[in-house]
Amino acid sequence: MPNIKEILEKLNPAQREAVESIEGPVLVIAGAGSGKTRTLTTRLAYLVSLGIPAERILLLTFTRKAAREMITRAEALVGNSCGKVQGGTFHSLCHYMLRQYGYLLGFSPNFTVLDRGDSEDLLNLLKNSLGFPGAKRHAPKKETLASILSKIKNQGKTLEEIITTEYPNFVDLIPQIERLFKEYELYKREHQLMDYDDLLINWLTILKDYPQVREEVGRRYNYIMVDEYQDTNLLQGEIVVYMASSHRNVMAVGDDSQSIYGFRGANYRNIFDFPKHFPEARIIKLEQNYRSTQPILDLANAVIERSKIKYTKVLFTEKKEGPKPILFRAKDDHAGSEFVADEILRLTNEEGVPLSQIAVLMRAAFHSYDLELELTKRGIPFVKYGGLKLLESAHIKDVVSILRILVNPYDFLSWNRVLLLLEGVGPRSAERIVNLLKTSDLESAIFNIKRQFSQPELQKLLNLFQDLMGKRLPPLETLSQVLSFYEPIFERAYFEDAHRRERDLESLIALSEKYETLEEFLTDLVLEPIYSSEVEGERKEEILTLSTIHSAKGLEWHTVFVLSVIEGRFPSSYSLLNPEELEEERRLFYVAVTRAKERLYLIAPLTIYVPGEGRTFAKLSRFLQEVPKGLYVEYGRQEKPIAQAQKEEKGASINMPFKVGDLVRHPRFGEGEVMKVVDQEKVMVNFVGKGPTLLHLKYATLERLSP
DNA sequence: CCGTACAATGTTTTT
DNA sequence: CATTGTACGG
Repeated sequence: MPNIKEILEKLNPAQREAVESIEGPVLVIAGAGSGKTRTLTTRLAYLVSLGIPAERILLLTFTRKAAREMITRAEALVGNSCGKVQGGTFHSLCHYMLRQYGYLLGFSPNFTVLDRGDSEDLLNLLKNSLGFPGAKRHAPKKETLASILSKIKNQGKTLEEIITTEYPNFVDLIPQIERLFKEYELYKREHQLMDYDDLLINWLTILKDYPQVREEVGRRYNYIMVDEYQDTNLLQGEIVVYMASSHRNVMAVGDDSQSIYGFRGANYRNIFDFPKHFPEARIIKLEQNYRSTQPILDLANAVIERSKIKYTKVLFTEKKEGPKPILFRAKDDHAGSEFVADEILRLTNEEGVPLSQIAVLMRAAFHSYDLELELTKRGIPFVKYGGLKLLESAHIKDVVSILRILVNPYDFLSWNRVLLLLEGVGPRSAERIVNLLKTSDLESAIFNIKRQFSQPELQKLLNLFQDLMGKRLPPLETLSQVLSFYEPIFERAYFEDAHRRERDLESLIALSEKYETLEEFLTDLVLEPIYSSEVEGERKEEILTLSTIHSAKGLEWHTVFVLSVIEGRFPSSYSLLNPEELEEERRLFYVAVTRAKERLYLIAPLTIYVPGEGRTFAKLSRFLQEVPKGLYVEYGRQEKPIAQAQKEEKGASINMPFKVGDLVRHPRFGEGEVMKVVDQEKVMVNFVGKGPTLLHLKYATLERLSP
């Protein structure tokens, strides 16, 4: 095993300073690819090698996976049992603490955590029972309500502020919304429920109101490290301050130019506030990039330079030269998919790049739909991170609701969902049954329901509960019993695409095997959500990654493809009205670009299909338009693999420069597609709006959009 | 009171 | 396009 001194010597001076500053607060500003993870893992190993018990170290990261990986890497460095280091997300930490201290606020240890969908369902339930008087049409949807509420909690704003600035059309409804939110809070408290925000708020409340808890926690965790600090919000920032208040041994690591979670209340200014809370904080900057080649970094720097906000550092590299980023203007999404698939095969077959070292990144999960079909067609295996999570599909939620009731019988939200699935039970009966459950203890309530309602499926459900409650079987066994009850319901409700959905149920079974208690299984499902392709892809060694940029945070690959680099998709059209959101899109693009080590491809379709408008032309993303052309190489639609075309260069035909399928622009008629090459001088072009038109190239000046 | 058939409706990013 | 609300028949 290497000795810790040797390990330290491999670090650059700034990294080493960060590792060795162990007492007192430290703020590390770490640029993309600057060895941040390496620094954190080395510091972990260093602390343990100094004899600090691993269980006294707390590592807060963005996903539990990231925490686990860092801990494993630290273990590989010093071999000591770093395994006992406490690591996870803010939400999982808060959950863990609340299971112990939640009683101070009246919560039992097995409270249920609501995911976003659950919160929305509950808001909807209350909205309907309160009856939004007056404007039924104009009442906010449950999604809107949930996001307003979350903003209030995470950004410390008032309902009035949010409504007047962001949802002025609901100004008249403020009193009703206020009332609804109060009901929502009350309902959760009465039924042992917490939503994501409550986890943070409730733990923070305990830290604030109970100095003895604060001290206990301070004794328990002597060293705190927080990764991705730019993506923490107000509440999380405060939690850090309180948890470190007794010893002040806290290191925050972040990069203001990579903050991409503003929409969820994250505020990169937390980084600048850190020295306010901890005036004695040492500030260390990591500016040398070890990840990307110079051309990739040049593009990244050019993109972020044009930002309105001045960021704290500029990246530099000593790394070798490499190919320039490639921009591919595809005819449409499908042509883009074919290009990506071709290139992936070329890279793996000819250049020997492992599939696991390639990623396709996108702004929104649906941008890769077409590509996914193409990859499946060609038998290229992939995992996709982002988009719908396992828990978010209806059939999984059904099953999970049954499991939740077993853990927390007061979870009437789940009761309600499950009851509505049953044959012969509608909203009305469900309400009456829930009322019975509310008024007496569980056993007699079930007894009463059985007497008053005769629906066979309901009887079966209650028998199942009586059978399983209190037995505490392993999750796998409980799940298989629940599934055999659920099967007829499943087939009735989802008979159309039962097959696809069945795979998810199998994934759920596979997941459950790893857990010893149902409680753990259920909370992990909410706190550490998993994508269905993750479970399936687990076995395969060599597998391509598809990911939203948000989910690609902190990761790197040899080759990166970025899809849909066009206006409206990236930047997203939702962000165009708000300069701050647009800035976030820019940072997001910066994050995407800086994931690549050697090769970067940017894909931009020339036309896209817009639901109501048909096929329309797409503009190249402003993030590329603003940047000097020399920073990337542009390729058009090619029949040949790119390497070959690179060599041949432009030996284009002189007579007829167009071919069928080319996209062209005419000064008067606008944009269109070449339908037919009539002869050496004439083409038929289908113009947007005008329709098919015959053009003489002698007279008409046609500009080609797809070279 | 339940279930179904149909229309409408709006589709980012995530713990 | 898939979910969510509404209208109506059983």
